[in-house]
Amino acid sequence: MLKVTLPDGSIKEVDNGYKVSEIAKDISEGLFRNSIAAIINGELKDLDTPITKDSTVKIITLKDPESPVIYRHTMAHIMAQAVMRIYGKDNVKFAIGPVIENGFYYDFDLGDTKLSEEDFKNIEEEMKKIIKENIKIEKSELTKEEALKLFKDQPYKVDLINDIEDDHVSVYTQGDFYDLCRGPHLPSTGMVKQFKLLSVSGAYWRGNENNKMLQRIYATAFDKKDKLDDYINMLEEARKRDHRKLGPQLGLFLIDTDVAPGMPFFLPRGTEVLNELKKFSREIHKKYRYNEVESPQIMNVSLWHQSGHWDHYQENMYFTEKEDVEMAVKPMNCPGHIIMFKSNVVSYRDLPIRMFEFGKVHRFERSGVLHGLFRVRVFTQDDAHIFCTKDQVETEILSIMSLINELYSTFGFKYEAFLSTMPEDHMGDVKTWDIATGALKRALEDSETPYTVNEGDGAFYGPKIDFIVTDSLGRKWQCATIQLDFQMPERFDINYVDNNNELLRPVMLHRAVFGSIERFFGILIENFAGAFPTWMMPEQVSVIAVSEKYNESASLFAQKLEKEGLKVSLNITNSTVGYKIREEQMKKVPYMIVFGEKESESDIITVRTRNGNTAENILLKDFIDTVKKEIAERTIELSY
RNA sequence: GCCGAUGUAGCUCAACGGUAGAGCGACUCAUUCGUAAUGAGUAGGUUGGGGGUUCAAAUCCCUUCAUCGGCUCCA
Repeated sequence: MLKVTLPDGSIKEVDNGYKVSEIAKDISEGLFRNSIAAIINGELKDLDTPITKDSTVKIITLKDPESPVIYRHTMAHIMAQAVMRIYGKDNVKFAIGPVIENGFYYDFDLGDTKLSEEDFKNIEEEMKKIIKENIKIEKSELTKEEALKLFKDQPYKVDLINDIEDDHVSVYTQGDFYDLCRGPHLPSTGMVKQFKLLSVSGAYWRGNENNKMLQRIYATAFDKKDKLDDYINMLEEARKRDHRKLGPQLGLFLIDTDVAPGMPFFLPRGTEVLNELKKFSREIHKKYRYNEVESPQIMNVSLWHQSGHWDHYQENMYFTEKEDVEMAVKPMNCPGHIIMFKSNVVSYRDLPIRMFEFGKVHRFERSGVLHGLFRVRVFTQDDAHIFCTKDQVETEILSIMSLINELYSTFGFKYEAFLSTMPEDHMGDVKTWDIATGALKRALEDSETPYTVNEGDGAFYGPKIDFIVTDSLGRKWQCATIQLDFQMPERFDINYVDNNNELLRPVMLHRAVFGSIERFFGILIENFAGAFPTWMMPEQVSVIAVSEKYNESASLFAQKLEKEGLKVSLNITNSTVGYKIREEQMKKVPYMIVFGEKESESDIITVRTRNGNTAENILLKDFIDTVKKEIAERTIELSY
């Protein structure tokens, strides 16, 4: 008899070979009906897995958090089966069909047949049929030899089987379809019904561009209709907030793809927002004792030879030449900062030196990857390089993390940290890496920042911490980064004089907080759907004249607000009050004041917010003070 | 770069081999309005660029530029 420990701690004795599904049935008929898989000794397994040793077992139902991985995987098979039925078994070569965040995909090689979204209806219909047929899904174990024979007409599967180290592989069969798969899967095809095909695209076999391009269908599935609806609504909401649409619509920026692909034009309103972001950033960097600098936009290629960019980054650089001198447009700011560091003898008393620059960098990106403000060919980094002694590293990192926290919390962003350690291909000795990585780790721990370690994911020149922010739709963005660099100080042979009059190599820290200001701006547009906190808005208060009779007094009123330092938009167009409110509302101006007879006679106003609230009988002075405070404190929510 | 889709007025879209249309926006006029759209009129286009097929091309073909979804998630 074998001992099976259940989640409630109870122990059940079963015979060798007793199936998990039978255990479920023993517990209750209801559990059995709802069960889809099990976690056996920490591993996700099928329901018909036999128990062969003492084990801990947890039965998984659709309610468990582990269930989407399972039913989406099964749904991927159902989709593959539908594609097979429609296009004919001999015309489809199956590649892989994994579960991904929020859904799954399957890659097919359909020869000359091109899939398009118009084919979705067909495939979805066939999938519904397969679900309705409620076909039993069965697992079988094969030797690799048997599997190779079974999949002899499926070259991608053969490729996969050859790569598997185990002697045995598993195959899941559902009616006329079988697939090489690790599992686990639902017991039958009818258990989960809510799915939707999302998009079709090309994808290289094994992600390698030298391999054949396959056709990939992205899709998702949920156990309940309302969950699927929620997800589709979220996609819809994200689509509505798309900064590429909102940006031009709100007059923030435009991208003229004929004139300069990947290089945004910032319109007056957008520039106003960028300037507020920069102003905020300057304030905070001043507080943390950084010194702002500016380095040239183009510099001699010899500098880039020395920095290593010529050898490692040339593909992404722009070049220009005059009087036989070849220059490169800077893709990074570090070499420029080093030139400034080297311009003087540096004493240990001068360290740490914190050089900060809104560095505008150009990087060539392949045309296929450009994406609004998120992936561009020119952008501004809030870049800084810190030159310090080894002993100062930890303190400096703590200070950077505190700065990051202060900046992100102003936008209401939550974030997580990732520590990347030494990669196989690295420079510098292991000991230096250990010290540096240790310093990063201690800083994370001392500041009680939760973090995940990405083993071997560091840059070849040093370990790093990346910060990922989560926006209001739950999407994640990598923004801030702190990198230790062992290479640049060597390459440029930079030194400082220590208290024994010896020349020592400083440590160089490379860090950015927004990352790219423009990209961060894009994230903010989507996060706030264009309705930024008041301090960032290009217009903070709209003054709307009730009719042309009040145009003049309304304009004087607006000037009064402007003198208080508020950004005011004056709307005295010849249209109804309702229409003018709508215009201001569409611009997402936080506060609107309708100016008419009442307002011209007293200092009592009615404040309307873009959220649709109206606050009546507000003393003008109180309104001004309140909004000024809201702006000064960079409050996220509106005051009324 | 590669695969697929797309490109028509400032914006959203229609016309799918036979004289390019609508709504919004812009402009003009009337209206003088109290918290999300007053009414009427006017202007606006070598249908992304180039080439071809045809009596005739926004529509079909070729080419080029750009945009969108992807090309990292490993049976």
